[in-house]
Amino acid sequence: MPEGPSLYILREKVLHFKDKKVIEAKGYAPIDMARMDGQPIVDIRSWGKQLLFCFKGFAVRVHMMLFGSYRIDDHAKVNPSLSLRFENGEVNFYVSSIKYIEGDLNDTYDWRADIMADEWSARHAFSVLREKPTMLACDALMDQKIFSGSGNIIKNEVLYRSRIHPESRISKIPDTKLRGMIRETHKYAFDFLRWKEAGTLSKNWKAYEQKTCKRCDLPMKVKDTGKSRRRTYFCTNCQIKY
DNA sequence: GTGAATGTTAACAG
DNA sequence: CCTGTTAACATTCA
Repeated sequence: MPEGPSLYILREKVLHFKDKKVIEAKGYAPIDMARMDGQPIVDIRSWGKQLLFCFKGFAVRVHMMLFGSYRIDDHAKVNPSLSLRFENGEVNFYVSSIKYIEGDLNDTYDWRADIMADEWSARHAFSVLREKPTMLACDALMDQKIFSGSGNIIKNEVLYRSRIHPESRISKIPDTKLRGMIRETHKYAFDFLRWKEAGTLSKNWKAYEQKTCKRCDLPMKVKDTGKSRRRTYFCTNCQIKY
């Protein structure tokens, strides 16, 4: 379900479990749950679409994939893949991929790539993209190593808003245009956050799931584009193919 | 009932 | 070894 901005919201909702000890950890995820019992959460972070409960020397990574969901101080009918209970409440994750990350998180994650992070670096994204000339724009915006936290909605909206055809080759996109796309990704991610909190996210879609172009009124094209083969809505009239 | 959905990875084929 | 395809994960909604 979630793209980066939704994880940003989730992190804030569970942040009051920071510095609390895990009273009980359970769930069907194939990891050693007992390892967390009695351990205090030293920090709660997010990187892209992943939520990270940090313990001393290791972290638990929660990824909700496509069908995942969560409940705080509440539970759903189905079994959780991970359930953490604290003195001040509990959190349950469903249909989520759960993994331990060993050691220093900085060895695993490049925070510059996280579109929601303070460390986000547009300059870094630009230099990485320039090293990938054959990549298509639609694949770049789905690449978690370059735009961590960007998903199919963000991809669609950013391409439309920056007027770039999804199947444009990165090498053919001029510098100013490519910088504009990177800037728009960061900007739209925070618009997404604001609209998601206000419950108006879908109302503000300009491309995703749209039948006609809001600029020229021509029908939007729908195609599973690029290596990622995810659904892309675009206007062949308003989005330039480089 | 069917199909698609804000996603990723392991296993397999060539 | 590298690249591409498929299945799997297990739920909700239209």
